[in-house]
Amino acid sequence: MRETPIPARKRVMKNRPLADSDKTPTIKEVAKRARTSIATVSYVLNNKDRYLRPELRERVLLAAEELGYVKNAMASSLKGQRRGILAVLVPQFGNNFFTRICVEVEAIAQRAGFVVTICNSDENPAQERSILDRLLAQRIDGCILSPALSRSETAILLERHQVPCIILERTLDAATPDFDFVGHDNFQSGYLATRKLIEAGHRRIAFIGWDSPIPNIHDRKNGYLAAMGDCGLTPSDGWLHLDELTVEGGRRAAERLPFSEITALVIAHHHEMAKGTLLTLQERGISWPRDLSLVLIGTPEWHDLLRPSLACIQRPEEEMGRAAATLLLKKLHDPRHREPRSILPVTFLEGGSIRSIS
Amino acid sequence: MRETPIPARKRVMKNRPLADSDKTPTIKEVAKRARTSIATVSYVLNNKDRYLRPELRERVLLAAEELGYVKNAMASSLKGQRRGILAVLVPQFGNNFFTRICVEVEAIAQRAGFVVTICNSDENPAQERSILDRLLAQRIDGCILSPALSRSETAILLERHQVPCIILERTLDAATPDFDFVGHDNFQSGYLATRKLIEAGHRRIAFIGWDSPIPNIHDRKNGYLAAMGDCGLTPSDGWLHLDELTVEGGRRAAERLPFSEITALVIAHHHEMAKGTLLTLQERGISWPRDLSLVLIGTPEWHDLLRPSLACIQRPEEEMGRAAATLLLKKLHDPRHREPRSILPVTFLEGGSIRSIS
DNA sequence: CTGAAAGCGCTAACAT
DNA sequence: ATGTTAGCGCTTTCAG
Repeated sequence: MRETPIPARKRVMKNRPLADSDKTPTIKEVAKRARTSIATVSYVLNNKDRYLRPELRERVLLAAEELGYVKNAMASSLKGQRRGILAVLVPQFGNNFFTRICVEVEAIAQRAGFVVTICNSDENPAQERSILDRLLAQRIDGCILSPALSRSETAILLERHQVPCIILERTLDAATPDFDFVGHDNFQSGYLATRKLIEAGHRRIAFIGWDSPIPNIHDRKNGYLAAMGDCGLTPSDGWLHLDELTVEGGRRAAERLPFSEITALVIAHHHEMAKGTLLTLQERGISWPRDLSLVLIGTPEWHDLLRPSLACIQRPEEEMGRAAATLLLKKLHDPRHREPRSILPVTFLEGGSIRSIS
Repeated sequence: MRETPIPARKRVMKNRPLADSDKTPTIKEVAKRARTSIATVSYVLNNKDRYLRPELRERVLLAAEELGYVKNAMASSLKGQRRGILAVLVPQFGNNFFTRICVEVEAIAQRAGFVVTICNSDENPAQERSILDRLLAQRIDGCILSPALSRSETAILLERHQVPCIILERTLDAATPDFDFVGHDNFQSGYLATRKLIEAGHRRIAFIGWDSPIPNIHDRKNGYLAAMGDCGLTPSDGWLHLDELTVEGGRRAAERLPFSEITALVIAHHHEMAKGTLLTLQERGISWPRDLSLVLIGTPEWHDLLRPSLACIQRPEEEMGRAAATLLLKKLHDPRHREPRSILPVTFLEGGSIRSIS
């Protein structure tokens, strides 16, 4: 921890201090103002089922109101209450796919009375680790983790510290004990994309994907290969390219495609990479679906704005977010709660980027 | 608070318990293992400049390491240490504009040793309020707030509870004391967009924008009007439409445009609304820049993927995020620190959507 | 040089 | 029906 130490907030006199005091009031001051004990205040504010004279209850509530009392969550959590914080740790904050998931998680967590800490490991295991230390220090109630690597120390540490944890989208390798998991069907997305092109009469289909360290990402490629195989097709050399998940990576992969041989292309990642590929196609004057039929895995904002629009494989981001959040909440109620790995299906979204050549 | 109470995490025996115990170890256990006092452990772990025998120091470090000790941030913060949590409260989590800002804030906060809680008020003041209560309960160290309404109770409460706070992008009304502020120049974005169209020879320029409750959003419209005025132009009735910030709103506004009269259009919001407008143009066979020249305020992912590409006003999201985060960190060090409102300039991004009719 | 102990604000068992 | 009090895990003053 080489960070600059930051002193605790100083208590400076302000124009409009809180109530009479200059600091945010504690249960003790509420008790004083209500002329009762702190225990009573605690009972009232937590709505415990201890019987109290309604009049007293009222007095406490009023005092709290007047002082602008806000319970100190860390003091309660020291006494074994929940912290009220859930964490989501994702590898690509800027990626729509994860953003959509986070939005849902946040919404559900909010309704359950939590705040959500969203952290970005930026595909960097070291950073993931250092974030984890902070999350553990915060004693978060639970975590949704989409790991940067398949051999994730992070997940193991969460388990070790008994923090309920859901693994999101990316699978850990076999050495890692099995965690609760919510993801989408990568294999099916590759399979379905390819299948739709085959159904439109294509035989010479290329594939551009991410050269990822995460094993189940490669299921998209496997889905592509399987769909080809099921129809007796074999990709030639140079039809399949894996590269970085960046605009540049998408460009490089596109540059390498043998356009004279192929009639169709599966673009397996919608983020920056797909953008690079499409820009390259545009710049080289290769238009879809005339020169090349396309299916994209993922639904970027622009999928239906491009002309012709893109045929896409839609992943259930919202549903994934809800599933992960709901499962996590269940585990908070009962840490032993387990559910089978939930691998959500994808759907095909029609678009104008497939030319039928049957 | 009608949320279901959730019990604190139960302590269940696990396959691989933490060290010898079944719970995450405390400073006390580290002290025991290092055969010293908790005070010494605290001094060592916080690297305070109390002199200790190197051997003792080593022993403590080793014990902590072996036990997998992680400091409990809430216990320390009870003793007046900083909390380690910053909050960002935005009104539209799904909007790229805010996402890009959040990414930067998160990155900077991370480097300073904080975790970031990102909350979405969804343009809903009541929700904003209930989130605020939770953030106050967490005793967050600081907050970056982009309020859902211009008369923001939220900001006032933060001030009242002496939480350092930066207002982001949206201005509060005059009744609210002046807060530290980071935003972009809405007026200039409207002005520049319009100006560029005028320079290309356009005179009959329409404007589509958001019918927002936030005052400074309307500066975009004012910029448009000023640019027109400066060139002796007056928008006719029906050239200016404000509507909801949704795909539907963008469609409705577009439907109302008098296409036979106008030659150019400023689309003042890049989010869903712009998408609605563009979809409507496409569906009605109005192509840019042939039938209509376009300038868009904002740079959605797709601005350079569309053909022709869109001319845009680029807002400095990354810079805004960095500015807000940096300013907030400064205020943590010195709560009295003030800086003049920082209103960052926008830039024009060339695109193929402007036809020169000079 | 190091340790004991007083609290930070809260909850809940244990008095009364 | 309500109040007293013992901690939760930590930091820091004060005493050895």
